[in-house]
Amino acid sequence: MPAPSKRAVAAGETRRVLMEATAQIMLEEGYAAATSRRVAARAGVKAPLLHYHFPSMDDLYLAVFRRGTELNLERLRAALASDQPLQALWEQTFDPRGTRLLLEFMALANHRKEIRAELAAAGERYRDIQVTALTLVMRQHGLDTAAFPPDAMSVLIASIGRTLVLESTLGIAGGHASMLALVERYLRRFEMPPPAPDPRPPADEL
Amino acid sequence: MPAPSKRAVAAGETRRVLMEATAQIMLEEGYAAATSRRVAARAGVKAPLLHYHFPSMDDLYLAVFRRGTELNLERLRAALASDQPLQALWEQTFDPRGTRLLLEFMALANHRKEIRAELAAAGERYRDIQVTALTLVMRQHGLDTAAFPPDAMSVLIASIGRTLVLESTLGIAGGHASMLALVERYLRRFEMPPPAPDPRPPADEL
DNA sequence: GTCTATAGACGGATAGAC
DNA sequence: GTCTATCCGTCTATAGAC
Repeated sequence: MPAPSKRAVAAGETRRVLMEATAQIMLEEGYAAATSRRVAARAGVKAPLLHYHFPSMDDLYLAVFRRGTELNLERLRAALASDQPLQALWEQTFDPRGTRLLLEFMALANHRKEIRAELAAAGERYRDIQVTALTLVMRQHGLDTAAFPPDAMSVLIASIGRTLVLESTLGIAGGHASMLALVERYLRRFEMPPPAPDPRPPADEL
Repeated sequence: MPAPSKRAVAAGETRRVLMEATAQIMLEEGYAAATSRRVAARAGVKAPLLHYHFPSMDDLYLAVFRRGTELNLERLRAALASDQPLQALWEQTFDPRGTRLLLEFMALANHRKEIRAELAAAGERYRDIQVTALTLVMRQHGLDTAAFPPDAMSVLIASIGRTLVLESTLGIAGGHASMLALVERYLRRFEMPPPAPDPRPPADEL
């Protein structure tokens, strides 16, 4: 394999920086603020260069989403292969960055069919993997997978994680402590945890 | 009380039409599409008239949100006062229109502090009312409110409802049928018969 | 690959007539 | 209350030099 040329390296680097800037702006100010000019400025380049790498803004958004999906799938597989799959799965689901980005992409998907299709495909793949792993874990613990189907449990975990993250971003806290305690009770019941790492980041002041 | 003048009637009517158009466009194409020109066109008026009634676009967005919140709170109170409070609560939570609008407002709140504060306040009020009602219902059915705190149950119901609606909007369906069946099983269990005096060891299995 | 310059569309908002 | 006309800003995207 020939070493990539300097140009190719620079191209890859610029692309990466542009994608990172986009995600960051989306998180801080919403997708509507991730304009070509502002993304370029944050990435330290001029706007036309952005269009050189990503002909349209949709191309950029899609690239950002795909990259994020890849990383998340890798993390998911690692989590499910760990010795505390449920705990690891929960921590990933409860991750603020991913959830908030997802919110932005869902809003974007509202008027961009291509992005919606991408979101749907990623969501289904994600769920499939979780269901496979959950089925295994639940059987190992002798849980009734007929009464509590693993696919429903996957929906449930995702639901709770997203809600807690999104609401606390807004500043809603009612019921969160109780809900979290309940989740942790079940995690502990199904999996004895190591020294509890604190999964809760401060989560305010966007 | 004096009859409102024709002007006042017309003013109220125009405001209403503008707010409806805004909500409709938000639902169909996302908040970014709800621009002054497009909202005015859909409402059948010219753009400057919009600014007469709502000096800034934020004023309009806030008015739309407040109106929606009022209607939802009325619906919630009616639901909780019905003879099937859990069922009614679930149906409202599972309502697509409200949930999708909420998504748009959450995205909007990402870069508008005023809207975020409004969302947070409405969310907390909403939850408080639910918790009060849930506490009552659960006690009537002899459920263990220490093991399953009503405020956590409120978070849980909202979480599941929102996820099912948002995911199916995107076209994600995996696990939804199972999740829905599970929810309905619990609704039926808690709301079928009136309080039975014999104490049974219920539902410690999730 | 990266830049300057600029075209062309659309946005929020105001002035002022009716 | 509602309109026409208009200012001025920002946006996406392209042309063409380096």
